[in-house]
Amino acid sequence: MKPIRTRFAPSPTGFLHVGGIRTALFAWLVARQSGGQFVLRFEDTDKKREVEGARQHLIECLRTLGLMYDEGPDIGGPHAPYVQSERLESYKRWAQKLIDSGRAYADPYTPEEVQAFREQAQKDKKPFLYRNHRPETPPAWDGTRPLRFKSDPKAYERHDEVMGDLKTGPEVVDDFILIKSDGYPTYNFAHIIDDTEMEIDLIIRGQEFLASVPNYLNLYEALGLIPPKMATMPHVLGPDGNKKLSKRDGAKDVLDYVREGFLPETLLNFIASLGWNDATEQEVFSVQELVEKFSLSHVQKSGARFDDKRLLWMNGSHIRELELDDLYQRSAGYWGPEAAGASDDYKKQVLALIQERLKYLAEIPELTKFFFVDLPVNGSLISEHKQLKKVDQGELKNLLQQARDVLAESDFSVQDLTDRLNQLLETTGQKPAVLFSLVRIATTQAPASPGLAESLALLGKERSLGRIDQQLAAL
RNA sequence: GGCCUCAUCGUCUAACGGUUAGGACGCCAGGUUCUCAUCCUGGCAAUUGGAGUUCGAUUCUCCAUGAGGUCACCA
Repeated sequence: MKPIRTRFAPSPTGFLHVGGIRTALFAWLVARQSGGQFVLRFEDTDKKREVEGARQHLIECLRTLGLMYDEGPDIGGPHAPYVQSERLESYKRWAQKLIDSGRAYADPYTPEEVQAFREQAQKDKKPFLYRNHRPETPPAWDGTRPLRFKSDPKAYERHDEVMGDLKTGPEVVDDFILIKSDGYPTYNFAHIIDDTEMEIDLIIRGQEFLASVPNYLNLYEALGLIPPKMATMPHVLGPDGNKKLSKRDGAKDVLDYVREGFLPETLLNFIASLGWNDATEQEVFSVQELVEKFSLSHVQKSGARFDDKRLLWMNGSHIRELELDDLYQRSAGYWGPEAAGASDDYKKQVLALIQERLKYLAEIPELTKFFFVDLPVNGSLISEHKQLKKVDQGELKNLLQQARDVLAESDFSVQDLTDRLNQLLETTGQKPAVLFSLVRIATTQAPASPGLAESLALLGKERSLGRIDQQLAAL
């Protein structure tokens, strides 16, 4: 496989959501898989839309997810700078070539005049084409007016790595703006220059650019350049499935998911599987497997909806596959205040017990609280228990007292606890659903907890017996 | 409105033109000596509609319908 250079070129206008990440992920996967490079570039040519802190956020996002780029604004590279606003000289140079060859001209109209053309076209129910108003003798370009591309409309047949073979007629090619009156280039112009100069082999981007590609092809021709390969990603849709995922519709910052304790590898797996699969029945992929197995040719052409439930399941799945030490390291920062004084060793053992029921790290506190503090007796746990509520209080007290006596003899190893509790089952003739539930509730005061013997062993003898006494007193 | 793209269970998806249309999430029902979870078993659930090509269409063609994108001095 030939090394492929790809890029992710966001504009710093806000946080990165799932759709944006997916574009970045696929570009990263292709680069990694082929032994090529992944380039980060900021497209900041619209100063009005720029959002403070967005650059840092984008970088943090990619780093957190492990989508490390080989060249970029903050780390440099052979084609620096990787920020469009710092590459104006380049755009000017290429623009001049177009002017010299008669393929670019100054736009003589005011914005209002252009707007009037546009509205007229709309009224006539026709698409707006600037070139229908192309001036015969445009003024010399002095930098105060927009510079437009003089297009050479023609039909195109092209191949898209995801969408397949595409055809368009000449009617979609128009004289678009290359350089705005503020001196900054448009995306349409700048990205072509940058991708050329940065030797990008494959452009992966969202569907919103699909309709503009014929314009780009026309410009490549005018510049005498060979266009790179292109892959167009379908949009990730919001939960309603009717529009592309956007911040307004509640699309979350990807870092918010990380903060809630979704693992980076889950996020990558999930986002990749939104529109891609390897044609087998495998659902859960490690990052390494994604790198090995990813293929643009298996990317779905239609948009995909974001399903939180599936994400939750997948995260649990990845969590279960983690080594305990690894999981423990990642759990730092998620423990509740009640765990503050606990030793690493103890917390690690707690974690081992809840690993298989953990869906995301932020739920660690509620799942583990009773391992660290004695909770007050909660009578409803018994009164609403479907087995225990049928047994009268005296009998419960009697049973719990017997359990206490038996446990007092135990060394509190898991094995010994299991043996003694089983024995008690026989001597009392009780069902596990009654006896074990009773002891479990007494010692945890929680609606749910890990296995009884394991929990007791970890809590220890003193604490367990103390809690039983507390429950006995309340009965 | 023009142009472009897309269309399989509720959701994510699989199926050289030949399968009882498969898997996963979720949901439901069971099982794994207690709860929750894990794990296992089973169940419900889909080819947008209509023509055509073919011995045979989820698959190829056309039309319709629906959805999305685009027609910016935004990317």
